[in-house]
Amino acid sequence: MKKKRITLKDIARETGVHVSTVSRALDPIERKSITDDVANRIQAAAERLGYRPNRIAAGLRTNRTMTVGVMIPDITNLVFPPILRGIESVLEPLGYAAIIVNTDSERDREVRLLDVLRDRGVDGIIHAAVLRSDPSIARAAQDGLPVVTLNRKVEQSTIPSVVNDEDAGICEMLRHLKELGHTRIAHIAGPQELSTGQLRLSAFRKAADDQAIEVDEALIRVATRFNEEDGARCLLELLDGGNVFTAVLCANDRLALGAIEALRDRGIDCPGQISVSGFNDMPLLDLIRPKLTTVRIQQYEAGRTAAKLLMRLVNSAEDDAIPLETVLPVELVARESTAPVAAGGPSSR
Amino acid sequence: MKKKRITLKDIARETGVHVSTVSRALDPIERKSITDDVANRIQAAAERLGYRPNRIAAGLRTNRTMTVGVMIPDITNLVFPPILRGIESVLEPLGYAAIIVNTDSERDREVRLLDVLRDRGVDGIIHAAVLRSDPSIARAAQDGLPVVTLNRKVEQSTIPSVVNDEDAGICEMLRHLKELGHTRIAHIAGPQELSTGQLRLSAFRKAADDQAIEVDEALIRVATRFNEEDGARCLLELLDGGNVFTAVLCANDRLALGAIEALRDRGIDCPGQISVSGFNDMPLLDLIRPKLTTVRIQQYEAGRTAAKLLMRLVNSAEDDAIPLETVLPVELVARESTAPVAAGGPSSR
DNA sequence: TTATGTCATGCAATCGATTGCATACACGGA
DNA sequence: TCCGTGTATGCAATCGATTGCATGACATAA
Repeated sequence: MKKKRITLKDIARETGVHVSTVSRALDPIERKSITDDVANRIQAAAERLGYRPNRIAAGLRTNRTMTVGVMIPDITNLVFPPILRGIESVLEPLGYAAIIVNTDSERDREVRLLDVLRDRGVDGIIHAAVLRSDPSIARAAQDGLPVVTLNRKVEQSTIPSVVNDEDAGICEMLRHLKELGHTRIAHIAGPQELSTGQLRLSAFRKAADDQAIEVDEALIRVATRFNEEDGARCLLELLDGGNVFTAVLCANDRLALGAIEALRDRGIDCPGQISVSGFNDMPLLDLIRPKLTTVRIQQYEAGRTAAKLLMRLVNSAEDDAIPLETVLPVELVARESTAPVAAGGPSSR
Repeated sequence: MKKKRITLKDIARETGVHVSTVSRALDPIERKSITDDVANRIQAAAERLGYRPNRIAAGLRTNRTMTVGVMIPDITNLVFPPILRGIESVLEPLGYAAIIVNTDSERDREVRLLDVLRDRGVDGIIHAAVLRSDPSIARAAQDGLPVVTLNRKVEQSTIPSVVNDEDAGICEMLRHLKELGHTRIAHIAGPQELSTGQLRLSAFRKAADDQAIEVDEALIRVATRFNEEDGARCLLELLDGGNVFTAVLCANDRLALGAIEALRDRGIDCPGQISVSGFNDMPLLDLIRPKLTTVRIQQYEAGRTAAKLLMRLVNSAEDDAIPLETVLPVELVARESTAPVAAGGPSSR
């Protein structure tokens, strides 16, 4: 039942030429070194027989698989699907396919999955997992495997990276809150072992400093995970700590959504009494009330950019200067969850 | 700079044996045919040199790539990431990796991407794209490529499929609404060129019939896409058509969310005046008010089941009887968007 | 001691495409 | 007619691992 695969040899037999001639006739670049007549006959035979090149065999010889690896923490995290579509939008037209693996941000999984990719001979890797410092990926890059990182830099390496301008996003959000009259601004930070968590917290500190906003350490809570539960927990801790604040800048949307839920449970109005802001502008956000003020990150574009960079690395001439860092702009999206500070000004609760 | 890859030949030279001996020593099954002493020396050398098998070369010889293809319509659709994690949870421990492609439900893309997968010599395909009837995937299966479909069956084929019990879900939801006193129940159906859209509409008709609920064709609107805009549009058409109804059973959650938004815009209370139900139980649903009553589908489990089936196909003994259809149970999740019909009973608007 | 059997290991073909080099043929000029 | 040049095509090695078969060593039994 199993239909036999058509190979170059079959076409060679059919057209009475040598396999190498067939190989050349079917290669758009080499084709010109073959008589048109012969090349056409070969082409016709290939189509008639339904020839499909065996990339495995070609890959063994050429050391190119036309496949790249993509490492992300978790595909169920809403930010990643658009990134993947962005990557695919670049790779697919060029004939590349992607093997996607989820690291769950675990070091040993990451190491193991990196081997999974290397064993399959991927031509390059886009690494969007957010563990800080990572010797294995750096080693892979040193071994000559093209690597691009997304949303995080590997310290002291020459691995090109694509990052969103998170600093600017935090800064703009802080300015937005300040302009609404807020002065007592809390921050629910993300996990500090993730680079986004760490980055946004330090950006918050720096932006506050720049804008002469006092940073009360009591108003900073660090979440252990980027989810609603932890956002709610942190907000309740802020409230129960007897702190005075009129706005909460959260390190991502899910923390913000959890915070808003916690406020609702306590009967505190958002944005009437307390403003809340998020980060990422994840999908479906405009279905949730109040609509969340957040910072939009160009996920799709980031994926595209990373993929284009990788393609340049993979096919690079020696003299092609690859930018080491590409920063993509972000955009503040003011919706309903932030509002001018209430008339009476901040009061203790 | 580029470090040379370690091959069997390197280990053979190092240990003074033939490559075939090395190959056998490193194969857990063949290992027993080798003297322990030699096998250990080889093992040690392999580890010392950091040997990693070249799956490309092995694949050429054995025609196994330890890679499978996964075809889905669109990874940014929330139902698919959990399915992929389910698939991965089965494949990864067995040493398989997945190449994921998005078809966007377009026939020519689907055909092209199928070739992308076949060219890379995938050992099998999990097909979760929902176009009805599809000659190319059937042909692939006939050529001997193991294929499993998810959430849709290819007509008149022997391709094993995994489906969720959508009929039962629709039926239960209808019973739920009936028990709340609703008799005039509208249906916002999904696109009829997608199998889920079609399936759920016919399930609705059948369930209504079984439960002696009158089906008013004027109360059935067919959306052209599974999104909020179309849900809203369909609901407004229902309202503006001067129809009388107290509940809307929607073919998926996004249509339902759009419908609820449209109701809100019109100042109609949900569930006070009109109940709305969804389908799928997508993530983040409990953040949206009113919390949507819906049917929970086991996405992760469906992915696992499909992957397990595929693994059986790939490694099947001839006499292994593969179930042609696996139906997974669904679960009604009653939340806040459905309520008893208002006291006065249905009234025209 | 020889025959027989067993088991470990080596040999070489194979998978399918690519590619540097060799060869053969055509054509033009002297 | 002969040589030179160019170009179309063939030849064969190669990529790295797998595997059927051959071989050789050693042991046991006759």
